[in-house]
Parts: sequence; C-alpha cells; structure tokens
Amino acid sequence: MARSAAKHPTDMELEILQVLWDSGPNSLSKICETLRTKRPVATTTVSTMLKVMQEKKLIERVDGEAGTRGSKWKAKVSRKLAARGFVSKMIERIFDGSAQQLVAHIINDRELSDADRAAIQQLLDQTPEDKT
Amino acid sequence: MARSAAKHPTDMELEILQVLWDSGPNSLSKICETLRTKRPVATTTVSTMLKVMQEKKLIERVDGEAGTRGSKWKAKVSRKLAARGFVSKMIERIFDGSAQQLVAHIINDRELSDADRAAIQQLLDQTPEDKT
DNA sequence: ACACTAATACTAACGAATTAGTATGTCCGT
DNA sequence: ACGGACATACTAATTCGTTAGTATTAGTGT
Repeated sequence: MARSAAKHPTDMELEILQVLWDSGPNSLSKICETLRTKRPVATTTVSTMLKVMQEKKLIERVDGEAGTRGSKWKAKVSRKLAARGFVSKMIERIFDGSAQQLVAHIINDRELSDADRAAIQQLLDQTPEDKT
Repeated sequence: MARSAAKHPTDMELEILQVLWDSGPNSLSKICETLRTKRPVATTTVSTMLKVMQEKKLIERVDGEAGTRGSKWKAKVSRKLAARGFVSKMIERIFDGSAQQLVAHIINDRELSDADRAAIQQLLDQTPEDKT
C-alpha cells in the first residue's frame, strides 16, 4: 500500500534531503558517500530510504539520457517548505504558538556571533511593514 | 528494563509536557481533560504515557499528603531544555547548523506582527556583547 | 561478448511510539 | 463496612522508522 500523505520528513529522510538541498540532484552512491562523512550506513539502506521517500513524494527520480548509469535523485520538497513544517510544529508544541517566543529562545539561549546578530538585525530592518 | 536515556520527547510526550508546562503539576484526569480539548484520547493511554515518561525521567510523580486521591505529575524537564534540544536538532538538520538561518527563515516566512518584531528587536539590543 | 560493478528491488527483522483493554487497588461518601 | 469512581498496573496489538541481506538488472571496459 502506498504510504500515507506526507507529514514531516523523518530524521533519516531529513539527512538525505539535506544532501540534496546542499548539492542538488545526486546519485545513490554520492548520497551514501556524503552521509558517510557523518556516520556509517549501508548502501541498501539508503536505497530503501530513497524508495520510501519517492513513494512519499519527498524526492523524485531523474533519469539521464537513455543508456546512462543509474538515476539521480532530486528533492521535491524545498528546504523552505520542510522548514516551515518543522518550525510550525515546534512553535505549536513548545512555544505555545508564539513565533516570537521561539526567536527569543534562540537569541537568549544560543551563542550567536556578532555577525549572526548583525544579520538578524538587517533582516529585521529589511522586512518592511506587514504584507497582509 | 528501563527505557533508554532521554533523547527528545516524542510528539505525544510533548503534548503532555506542554500541559504540565502551562498549568503546572496536574492529575491524570486533568491532563486527559486538557488533551481532549484537542483530540480524543483514552485515559489508559495517557496513563501509559505517564508511566513511560516517568521511566524516561521526563516527569515525576508528586504524591499529595497521606490520604489524598491519586498523584500529580510534574515536568522534570523544563520547556527551555526541551526547546534547546529541538532547536539544535532543527538547526542541524535543516539549516546546516546555522542558527542565523533559522531566525532568517522565521522572519521571512512567518507573518510576524509589528509587536513581535519589536520584541525581537529589543532582545537583540538587550543581548550584550558575547560572553565568551 | 564477458566479467565486473553499481543501482535497485524484494524481503525481512527489530525497536520505538502509540493506543487501549482488562485487572487491581484505593479513597470517598453513605 | 460497602459500592462506586478513579488512578494506575499489566499486557498486548498495531504501526512506523530504520536497517540491511540477498537477488536481479543494466551499463562499462576490455
């Protein structure tokens, strides 16, 4: 049976998505290689994940010209979209629905470099009036 | 056998923790009642969760004076601590380890009220030089 | 064409999370 | 002291996520 419609990517799925987000469409072996810079994982494991993720429509297969080795795998969900889901859930589940509380937490709890703070400052300035 | 040491609270666990964070120590029935404002759930289910969470040291039991009905359950992990774990994971898994990117996402993607933005601004101002 | 290697399908196993039924114990009011 | 309601223990089923072995297929280089 086909997997249920996407909720949130799981951990392993995120690891793979991150590879694709960072380096664009990638072959199985490349993905494995990248993942292995973090931890050991069997190629078949990754392959299985790719199939599952394909069913969940998180990624899609991109076949090269006829007569080419294997396929590449391409993220179908953007980093932005995934982020949105996660952030929403976190805000809902931990910060009582307040995005501001989440930002406050990050600013207070994390060690932000001056550069980070400056970058955030700039974003705040840039962001114009609310575009309802 | 005792459950393994805490990683991250699961979804259901977070729902329960949120009740405790919001309203302080609570009895089983109160917790159920609160959860049921969101979705239906059997009392025994919640009870089981409480036991599991107790094993995981996410909550603790607080017995009233001798001769009192039931116990209360109290969060042992602070909202702040849980938040820290989640935020770290999210930053790592989605934002390539950059907290700044996460904040940027929130500012760009979420509709923040002017009040929210002002609050963030103030936090930025408050936060003094970095305390290496 | 043939051996080789890489990619993928198929299958299975295992643990964790979630859910809840049934059983038991205990305090409460009468 | 007794019946009932509630809290909890015990148990079990189900599902999902993760992992990987084995088998098969399909280009690759010689």
